[in-house]
Amino acid sequence: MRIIKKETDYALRALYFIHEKGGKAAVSQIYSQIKAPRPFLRKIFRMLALSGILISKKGKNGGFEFKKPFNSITLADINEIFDEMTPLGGCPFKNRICSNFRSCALKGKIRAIEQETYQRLKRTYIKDMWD
Amino acid sequence: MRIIKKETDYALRALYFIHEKGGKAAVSQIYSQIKAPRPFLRKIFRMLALSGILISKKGKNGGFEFKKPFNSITLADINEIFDEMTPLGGCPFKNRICSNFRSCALKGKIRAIEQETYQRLKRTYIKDMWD
DNA sequence: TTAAATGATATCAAAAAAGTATCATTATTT
DNA sequence: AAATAATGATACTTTTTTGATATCATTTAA
Ligand code: FES
Ligand code: FES
Repeated sequence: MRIIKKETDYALRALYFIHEKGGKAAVSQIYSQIKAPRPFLRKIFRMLALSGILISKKGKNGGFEFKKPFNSITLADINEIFDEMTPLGGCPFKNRICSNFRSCALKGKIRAIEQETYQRLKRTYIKDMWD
Repeated sequence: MRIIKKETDYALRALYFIHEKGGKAAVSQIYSQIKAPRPFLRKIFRMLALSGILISKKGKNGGFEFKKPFNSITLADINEIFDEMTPLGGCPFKNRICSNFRSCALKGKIRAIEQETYQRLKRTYIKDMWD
Protein backbone atom coordinates (compact mmCIF):
# COMPACT_ATOMS: atom_id res chain seq x y z
CA MET A 1 0.00 0.00 0.00
CA ARG A 2 1.66 3.16 -1.17
CA ILE A 3 -0.06 6.19 0.30
CA ILE A 4 2.17 8.87 -1.23
CA LYS A 5 4.79 9.06 -3.96
CA LYS A 6 8.34 10.25 -3.59
CA GLU A 7 7.37 13.41 -5.42
CA THR A 8 4.84 14.20 -2.72
CA ASP A 9 7.41 13.41 -0.08
CA TYR A 10 9.93 15.84 -1.60
CA ALA A 11 7.27 18.46 -2.16
CA LEU A 12 6.09 18.39 1.45
CA ARG A 13 9.55 18.62 2.90
CA ALA A 14 10.53 21.36 0.46
CA LEU A 15 7.46 23.41 1.30
CA TYR A 16 8.22 23.12 4.94
CA PHE A 17 11.76 24.24 4.26
CA ILE A 18 10.60 27.32 2.33
CA HIS A 19 8.32 28.20 5.19
CA GLU A 20 11.19 27.97 7.66
CA LYS A 21 13.29 30.14 5.34
CA GLY A 22 10.72 32.89 5.59
CA GLY A 23 8.37 31.99 2.76
CA LYS A 24 10.64 32.31 -0.27
CA ALA A 25 13.48 30.24 -1.71
CA ALA A 26 14.99 29.00 -4.96
CA VAL A 27 15.40 25.38 -5.92
CA SER A 28 19.17 25.74 -5.74
CA GLN A 29 18.88 26.58 -2.05
CA ILE A 30 16.57 23.72 -1.23
CA TYR A 31 17.48 20.57 -3.06
CA SER A 32 20.64 19.76 -1.13
CA GLN A 33 18.95 20.37 2.21
CA ILE A 34 16.17 17.90 1.59
CA LYS A 35 18.45 15.64 -0.45
CA ALA A 36 16.31 15.65 -3.56
CA PRO A 37 17.83 15.55 -7.06
CA ARG A 38 17.88 19.10 -8.37
CA PRO A 39 16.18 18.62 -11.77
CA PHE A 40 13.54 16.43 -10.18
CA LEU A 41 12.76 19.05 -7.60
CA ARG A 42 12.53 21.68 -10.32
CA LYS A 43 9.92 19.61 -12.09
CA ILE A 44 8.04 19.20 -8.83
CA PHE A 45 8.09 22.92 -8.16
CA ARG A 46 6.83 23.75 -11.58
CA MET A 47 3.84 21.53 -10.88
CA LEU A 48 3.30 23.17 -7.51
CA ALA A 49 3.28 26.53 -9.27
CA LEU A 50 0.90 25.35 -11.98
CA SER A 51 -1.40 24.04 -9.26
CA GLY A 52 -1.56 27.35 -7.46
CA ILE A 53 0.37 26.33 -4.37
CA LEU A 54 3.40 28.46 -5.19
CA ILE A 55 4.16 31.52 -7.28
CA SER A 56 7.33 31.46 -9.33
CA LYS A 57 9.61 34.42 -9.93
CA LYS A 58 11.93 34.11 -12.88
CA GLY A 59 15.32 35.73 -13.35
CA LYS A 60 18.15 36.43 -10.99
CA ASN A 61 17.08 36.37 -7.35
CA GLY A 62 14.00 34.55 -8.49
CA GLY A 63 12.55 31.51 -6.82
CA PHE A 64 9.29 30.36 -5.36
CA GLU A 65 7.00 31.70 -2.70
CA PHE A 66 3.65 30.66 -1.33
CA LYS A 67 0.50 31.58 -3.15
CA LYS A 68 -1.72 29.44 -0.96
CA PRO A 69 -1.01 30.30 2.68
CA PHE A 70 1.29 27.76 4.23
CA ASN A 71 -1.02 27.18 7.19
CA SER A 72 -3.88 26.23 4.92
CA ILE A 73 -2.08 23.58 2.88
CA THR A 74 -3.13 19.99 3.50
CA LEU A 75 -1.49 16.74 2.62
CA ALA A 76 -4.34 16.15 0.19
CA ASP A 77 -3.61 19.42 -1.64
CA ILE A 78 -0.13 18.21 -2.46
CA ASN A 79 -0.87 14.56 -2.93
CA GLU A 80 -3.53 15.12 -5.53
CA ILE A 81 -1.07 17.02 -7.71
CA PHE A 82 1.08 13.94 -8.14
CA ASP A 83 -1.37 11.10 -7.69
CA GLU A 84 -4.88 10.86 -9.06
CA MET A 85 -7.79 9.26 -7.27
CA THR A 86 -9.92 6.63 -8.93
CA PRO A 87 -12.96 8.38 -10.32
CA LEU A 88 -16.39 7.68 -8.87
CA GLY A 89 -17.70 4.41 -10.23
CA GLY A 90 -14.28 3.65 -11.66
CA CYS A 91 -12.00 0.70 -11.21
CA PRO A 92 -8.82 1.03 -9.11
CA PHE A 93 -6.91 -0.43 -12.05
CA LYS A 94 -6.88 2.61 -14.28
CA ASN A 95 -6.80 2.67 -18.08
CA ARG A 96 -7.11 -1.06 -18.82
CA ILE A 97 -10.60 -1.70 -17.56
CA CYS A 98 -11.21 -4.71 -15.36
CA SER A 99 -12.58 -7.92 -16.82
CA ASN A 100 -15.93 -8.18 -15.08
CA PHE A 101 -16.43 -4.50 -14.51
CA ARG A 102 -20.21 -4.57 -14.35
CA SER A 103 -20.63 -7.26 -11.75
CA CYS A 104 -17.63 -6.21 -9.71
CA ALA A 105 -18.56 -4.88 -6.28
CA LEU A 106 -14.94 -4.85 -5.25
CA LYS A 107 -14.27 -1.54 -6.90
CA GLY A 108 -16.94 0.13 -4.81
CA LYS A 109 -15.53 -1.11 -1.54
CA ILE A 110 -11.99 -0.26 -2.51
CA ARG A 111 -12.98 3.18 -3.61
CA ALA A 112 -14.77 3.79 -0.32
CA ILE A 113 -11.58 2.98 1.55
CA GLU A 114 -9.57 5.17 -0.78
CA GLN A 115 -12.00 8.01 -0.19
CA GLU A 116 -11.77 7.63 3.56
CA THR A 117 -8.01 7.79 3.33
CA TYR A 118 -8.30 10.88 1.18
CA GLN A 119 -10.52 12.52 3.75
CA ARG A 120 -7.84 11.92 6.31
CA LEU A 121 -5.20 13.47 4.05
CA LYS A 122 -7.53 16.43 3.77
CA ARG A 123 -7.65 16.84 7.52
CA THR A 124 -3.87 16.72 7.87
CA TYR A 125 -2.16 20.09 7.55
CA ILE A 126 1.46 20.12 6.57
CA LYS A 127 2.18 22.74 9.19
CA ASP A 128 1.41 20.06 11.78
CA MET A 129 3.54 17.37 10.22
CA TRP A 130 6.70 18.18 12.12
CA ASP A 131 5.17 18.21 15.58
CA MET B 1 -2.97 5.83 -4.17
CA ARG B 2 -3.17 2.14 -4.87
CA ILE B 3 -5.00 0.30 -2.13
CA ILE B 4 -4.81 -3.22 -3.57
CA LYS B 5 -2.85 -4.98 -6.29
CA LYS B 6 -4.27 -6.92 -9.18
CA GLU B 7 -3.17 -10.10 -7.44
CA THR B 8 -5.37 -9.23 -4.48
CA ASP B 9 -8.21 -8.39 -6.83
CA TYR B 10 -7.96 -11.76 -8.60
CA ALA B 11 -7.57 -13.59 -5.30
CA LEU B 12 -10.68 -12.03 -3.78
CA ARG B 13 -12.86 -12.74 -6.77
CA ALA B 14 -11.51 -16.26 -7.07
CA LEU B 15 -12.19 -17.01 -3.43
CA TYR B 16 -15.70 -15.77 -3.79
CA PHE B 17 -16.12 -17.98 -6.83
CA ILE B 18 -14.88 -21.05 -4.96
CA HIS B 19 -17.31 -20.31 -2.19
CA GLU B 20 -20.19 -20.11 -4.64
CA LYS B 21 -19.06 -23.39 -6.20
CA GLY B 22 -19.49 -25.10 -2.86
CA GLY B 23 -16.10 -24.54 -1.29
CA LYS B 24 -13.82 -26.41 -3.68
CA ALA B 25 -12.52 -25.81 -7.18
CA ALA B 26 -9.46 -26.15 -9.41
CA VAL B 27 -7.68 -23.30 -11.10
CA SER B 28 -8.77 -24.58 -14.50
CA GLN B 29 -12.40 -24.09 -13.50
CA ILE B 30 -11.89 -20.61 -12.15
CA TYR B 31 -9.52 -18.58 -14.29
CA SER B 32 -11.80 -18.11 -17.26
CA GLN B 33 -14.72 -17.10 -15.08
CA ILE B 34 -12.86 -14.31 -13.36
CA LYS B 35 -10.84 -13.57 -16.47
CA ALA B 36 -7.46 -13.99 -14.85
CA PRO B 37 -4.47 -15.47 -16.74
CA ARG B 38 -4.21 -19.13 -15.76
CA PRO B 39 -0.53 -19.31 -14.77
CA PHE B 40 -0.84 -16.10 -12.81
CA LEU B 41 -3.81 -17.42 -10.91
CA ARG B 42 -1.93 -20.62 -10.16
CA LYS B 43 0.85 -18.60 -8.58
CA ILE B 44 -1.67 -16.64 -6.60
CA PHE B 45 -3.32 -19.79 -5.34
CA ARG B 46 -0.05 -21.31 -4.30
CA MET B 47 0.53 -18.24 -2.15
CA LEU B 48 -2.95 -18.48 -0.69
CA ALA B 49 -2.19 -22.09 0.21
CA LEU B 50 1.19 -21.23 1.73
CA SER B 51 -0.52 -18.54 3.77
CA GLY B 52 -3.07 -20.92 5.22
CA ILE B 53 -6.11 -19.50 3.46
CA LEU B 54 -6.58 -22.53 1.21
CA ILE B 55 -5.63 -26.19 1.25
CA SER B 56 -4.37 -27.69 -1.97
CA LYS B 57 -5.13 -31.19 -3.19
CA LYS B 58 -2.77 -32.48 -5.84
CA GLY B 59 -3.50 -35.02 -8.54
CA LYS B 60 -6.54 -35.70 -10.64
CA ASN B 61 -9.69 -34.16 -9.21
CA GLY B 62 -7.44 -32.02 -7.11
CA GLY B 63 -7.88 -28.34 -6.53
CA PHE B 64 -8.22 -25.92 -3.68
CA GLU B 65 -10.58 -25.67 -0.76
CA PHE B 66 -10.86 -23.37 2.20
CA LYS B 67 -8.70 -23.92 5.21
CA LYS B 68 -9.71 -20.66 6.87
CA PRO B 69 -13.51 -20.49 6.94
CA PHE B 70 -14.78 -18.30 4.13
CA ASN B 71 -16.90 -16.20 6.46
CA SER B 72 -13.91 -15.28 8.56
CA ILE B 73 -11.69 -14.03 5.76
CA THR B 74 -11.06 -10.29 5.65
CA LEU B 75 -9.71 -8.08 2.93
CA ALA B 76 -6.65 -7.55 5.11
CA ASP B 77 -5.98 -11.30 5.27
CA ILE B 78 -5.63 -11.43 1.51
CA ASN B 79 -4.06 -8.06 0.95
CA GLU B 80 -1.18 -8.68 3.32
CA ILE B 81 -0.18 -11.77 1.37
CA PHE B 82 0.58 -9.73 -1.72
CA ASP B 83 1.46 -6.34 -0.29
CA GLU B 84 3.55 -5.61 2.75
CA MET B 85 2.92 -2.79 5.18
CA THR B 86 5.65 -0.37 6.13
CA PRO B 87 7.16 -1.64 9.36
CA LEU B 88 6.75 0.38 12.55
CA GLY B 89 9.19 3.27 12.54
CA GLY B 90 10.00 2.60 8.90
CA CYS B 91 9.86 4.80 5.85
CA PRO B 92 7.08 4.31 3.29
CA PHE B 93 9.75 4.15 0.60
CA LYS B 94 10.96 0.62 1.19
CA ASN B 95 14.49 -0.70 0.66
CA ARG B 96 16.31 2.51 -0.23
CA ILE B 97 15.99 4.47 2.98
CA CYS B 98 14.96 8.10 2.82
CA SER B 99 17.53 10.86 2.91
CA ASN B 100 16.76 12.56 6.19
CA PHE B 101 15.32 9.57 7.93
CA ARG B 102 16.03 10.72 11.47
CA SER B 103 14.46 14.13 11.31
CA CYS B 104 11.58 13.07 9.07
CA ALA B 105 8.22 13.24 10.81
CA LEU B 106 6.44 12.56 7.57
CA LYS B 107 6.94 8.84 7.80
CA GLY B 108 5.12 8.71 11.12
CA LYS B 109 2.06 10.52 9.82
CA ILE B 110 1.97 8.51 6.65
CA ARG B 111 2.29 5.28 8.53
CA ALA B 112 -0.57 6.26 10.82
CA ILE B 113 -2.79 6.75 7.80
CA GLU B 114 -1.64 3.46 6.33
CA GLN B 115 -2.45 1.75 9.62
CA GLU B 116 -5.90 3.24 9.72
CA THR B 117 -6.54 2.02 6.22
CA TYR B 118 -5.30 -1.40 7.23
CA GLN B 119 -7.70 -1.46 10.16
CA ARG B 120 -10.51 -0.81 7.76
CA LEU B 121 -9.40 -3.65 5.51
CA LYS B 122 -9.43 -5.79 8.63
CA ARG B 123 -13.03 -4.91 9.33
CA THR B 124 -14.13 -5.73 5.79
CA TYR B 125 -15.11 -9.36 5.25
CA ILE B 126 -14.98 -10.70 1.76
CA LYS B 127 -18.29 -12.43 2.25
CA ASP B 128 -19.84 -8.96 2.39
CA MET B 129 -18.11 -7.62 -0.67
CA TRP B 130 -20.79 -8.60 -3.14
CA ASP B 131 -23.73 -7.07 -1.28
C1' DT C 1 -0.56 -46.04 -17.17
C1' DT C 2 -2.51 -41.99 -18.32
C1' DA C 3 -4.63 -37.68 -17.39
C1' DA C 4 -5.22 -33.81 -14.68
C1' DA C 5 -4.19 -31.46 -10.99
C1' DT C 6 -0.57 -28.62 -7.93
C1' DG C 7 4.73 -27.48 -6.44
C1' DA C 8 8.56 -25.02 -7.44
C1' DT C 9 11.31 -21.93 -9.80
C1' DA C 10 13.24 -19.16 -13.37
C1' DT C 11 12.38 -15.90 -16.63
C1' DC C 12 10.20 -12.22 -19.23
C1' DA C 13 7.31 -8.05 -20.39
C1' DA C 14 4.76 -4.02 -19.43
C1' DA C 15 3.75 -0.20 -16.71
C1' DA C 16 4.71 3.20 -13.40
C1' DA C 17 7.81 5.89 -10.91
C1' DA C 18 12.01 8.28 -10.47
C1' DG C 19 15.35 10.94 -12.40
C1' DT C 20 18.16 13.61 -16.48
C1' DA C 21 19.26 16.64 -20.15
C1' DT C 22 18.66 20.54 -22.87
C1' DC C 23 17.37 24.74 -24.59
C1' DA C 24 14.32 28.79 -24.16
C1' DT C 25 12.82 32.68 -21.50
C1' DT C 26 13.01 36.18 -18.01
C1' DA C 27 14.83 39.35 -14.65
C1' DT C 28 18.67 41.30 -11.96
C1' DT C 29 23.10 42.93 -11.44
C1' DT C 30 27.16 44.81 -13.12
C1' DA D 1 24.70 45.75 -23.21
C1' DA D 2 26.46 41.53 -21.25
C1' DA D 3 26.72 38.16 -17.79
C1' DT D 4 24.45 35.59 -14.48
C1' DA D 5 21.05 33.10 -12.19
C1' DA D 6 16.76 31.92 -11.84
C1' DT D 7 12.32 29.34 -13.93
C1' DG D 8 9.47 27.36 -18.34
C1' DA D 9 8.91 23.72 -21.23
C1' DT D 10 9.62 19.37 -23.01
C1' DA D 11 11.70 15.17 -24.34
C1' DC D 12 14.22 11.46 -22.88
C1' DT D 13 16.33 7.66 -19.98
C1' DT D 14 16.75 4.59 -16.10
C1' DT D 15 15.13 1.95 -12.34
C1' DT D 16 11.69 -0.37 -9.81
C1' DT D 17 7.52 -2.66 -9.37
C1' DT D 18 3.91 -5.19 -11.07
C1' DG D 19 1.88 -8.41 -13.96
C1' DA D 20 2.40 -12.47 -16.53
C1' DT D 21 4.80 -16.87 -18.81
C1' DA D 22 7.21 -21.04 -19.30
C1' DT D 23 8.85 -25.35 -17.83
C1' DC D 24 9.57 -29.38 -15.45
C1' DA D 25 8.72 -32.12 -11.29
C1' DT D 26 5.41 -34.36 -8.26
C1' DT D 27 1.11 -36.28 -6.83
C1' DT D 28 -3.29 -38.77 -7.15
C1' DA D 29 -7.64 -40.69 -9.03
C1' DA D 30 -9.60 -43.17 -12.63
S1 FES E 1 -13.79 -3.67 -11.96
FE1 FES E 1 -11.71 -3.45 -11.47
S2 FES E 1 -11.55 -4.24 -9.42
FE2 FES E 1 -13.50 -4.70 -10.07
S1 FES F 1 12.13 8.93 6.02
FE1 FES F 1 11.13 8.35 4.23
S2 FES F 1 9.43 9.67 4.06
FE2 FES F 1 10.61 10.43 5.67
